[in-house]
Amino acid sequence: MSDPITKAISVLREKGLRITEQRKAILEVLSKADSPISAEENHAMLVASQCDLVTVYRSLEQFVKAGVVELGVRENGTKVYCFGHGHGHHHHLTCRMCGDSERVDVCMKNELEEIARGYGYQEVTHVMEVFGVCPSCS
Amino acid sequence: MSDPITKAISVLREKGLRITEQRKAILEVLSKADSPISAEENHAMLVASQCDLVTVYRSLEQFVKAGVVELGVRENGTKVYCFGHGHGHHHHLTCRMCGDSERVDVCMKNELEEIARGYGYQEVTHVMEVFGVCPSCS
DNA sequence: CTAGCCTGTGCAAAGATTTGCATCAACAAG
DNA sequence: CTTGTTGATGCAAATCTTTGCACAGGCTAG
Ligand SMILES: [Mn+2]
Ligand SMILES: [Mn+2]
Ligand SMILES: [Zn+2]
Ligand SMILES: [Zn+2]
Repeated sequence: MSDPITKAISVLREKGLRITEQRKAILEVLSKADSPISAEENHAMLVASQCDLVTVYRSLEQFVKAGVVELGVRENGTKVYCFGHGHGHHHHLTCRMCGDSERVDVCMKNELEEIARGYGYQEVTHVMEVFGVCPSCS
Repeated sequence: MSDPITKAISVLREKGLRITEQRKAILEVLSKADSPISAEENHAMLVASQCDLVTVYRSLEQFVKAGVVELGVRENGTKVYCFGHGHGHHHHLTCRMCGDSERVDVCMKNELEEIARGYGYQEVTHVMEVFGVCPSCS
């Protein structure tokens, strides 16, 4: 029940999204990764599940919209995905050499929404990523 | 002298980069834009200067590395570029409908570097972008 | 369980961005 | 001004990501 996949599936169902073999496989891969991964990387790790790369791109996008998966960005712009692991919205500190990453919980959500409201903006979201070179790669 | 293009050019020279007609044209376009623009958009605004799109991509990347241009990201992952306008590092609040943007000076640079150092990371950088729907587009 | 609706999928094509390589030209030295 | 070095450019191709469309299959109603 607290298994991230099971939880994700029930949320997807609640939101009216369909549960397919492909989506289950994609979530499976995501749950095994220990750092955020890209759509291509996810697809490469799908073993028997032969699922089209396009489907991986589209499914991950859906998962983010449904709030069951968190979206990040690599320094080169590549989008990466990971489970929220119960914490929901968060950020990452990613090594630009090896891709390893640490969770960063500091966030300016409130200040940013305040500023945005000041300019009359609505439906405010934000993306933040921190990059560096990890101890192993130094 | 305080003209952003002139200033950019002298910095590029200092850093050993060459000043070409193409680069001057790209900077020119950048100085006229009132929001951050992508490489493709920059290329589309180059008028007589017939310069290859690849050159725009590569030049903008160089400008960022040299610190004369600031890099941002749109919500869909597209990289966008703008002059620092004398303020250096900063962020943007961008309308996801029309692309208009406001400058955001709030920044967690110090906290983030502190956290990163805590994990033993070096050469720390970060990207942050805020998105919403502007008053005109609501 | 079955039928039907409508989302999700695969394939193909378009679009965006990066990379490789031969040639060109900025600029420093003489 | 002439020359040589080396970074910058353009073209072509590879790579990555999105989009269009017809068909397949999950899910709900009966
Ligand atoms: Mn945040
Ligand atoms: Mn900042
Ligand atoms: Zn590393
Ligand atoms: Zn707008």
